[in-house]
Amino acid sequence: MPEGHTLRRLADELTGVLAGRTVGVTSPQGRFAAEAALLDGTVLQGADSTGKHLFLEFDADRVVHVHLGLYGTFAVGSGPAPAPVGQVRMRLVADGDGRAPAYADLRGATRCELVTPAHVAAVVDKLGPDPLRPGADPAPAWRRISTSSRPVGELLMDQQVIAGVGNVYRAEVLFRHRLHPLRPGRTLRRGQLQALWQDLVELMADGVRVGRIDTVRAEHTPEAMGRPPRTGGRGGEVYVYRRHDQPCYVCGSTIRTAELAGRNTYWCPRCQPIFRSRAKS
DNA sequence: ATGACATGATAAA
DNA sequence: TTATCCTGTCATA
Repeated sequence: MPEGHTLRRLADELTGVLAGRTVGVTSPQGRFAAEAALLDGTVLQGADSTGKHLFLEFDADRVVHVHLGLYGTFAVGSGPAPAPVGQVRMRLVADGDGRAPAYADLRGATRCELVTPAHVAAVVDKLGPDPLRPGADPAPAWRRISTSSRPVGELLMDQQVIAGVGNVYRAEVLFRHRLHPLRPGRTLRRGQLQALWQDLVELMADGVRVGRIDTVRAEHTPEAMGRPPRTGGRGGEVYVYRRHDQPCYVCGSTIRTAELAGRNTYWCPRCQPIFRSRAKS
């Protein structure tokens, strides 16, 4: 479930529970064993994230660069660590230092490697602005989008354009701004881009707080509309993401889906017309 | 039980 | 463009 908000949340959680503590580092699965041995017994200074990248900062300029990919998980728990479940690539344990025992298990990550601060800088440098970073400057994103013929739905998935946006935020933010995913980037007006960015800043910050992606406005919540919640489980309230063949909450049209940038995207054909309205004066 | 699919990205073809 | 990583959830049986 990893878009940018998930990593930001994880970084905060890991910092809160493990920062400043001597941690035991192991790799029950074995694929991170050599690196784990090097880090074992050293102090975790803190964790940080940019886009979908997570960085665990240890003493002596050692950083673990983690990317969860599509189905990686990093489970943080309190109390003594349980017997490993599944393929635990990296396990962090803090115990016996007077504070509450805590552990964290990394599973299924697409990337987990020991790197240098210089490497971190290089990774971050390649990313576009992250709406979750305070003070992030959207200007580079605007430059790239406004000069590109690529579809805006594709540009939003490009981490070099904007970092941290994934398939849910892409579909949802385009719906909220009535933009068809196939609209070429260069057809957007500057004001539209500014509004899109500002919306991402608020939407994703909300995602960090709540721990899930909710994008429907007050008037379209299940309570407001008298409809059942989407899952009942976890999976926030959304307008179009994975709602193909179902009626749009705003206009009732049937939500459509198509592949874009290697992933399925979703949109409402009436709320998000492909052609710019040409109406008026 | 079993299988499809997924909030991602990269390497190979 | 396709395969892969190899977890977790949900639908179907």
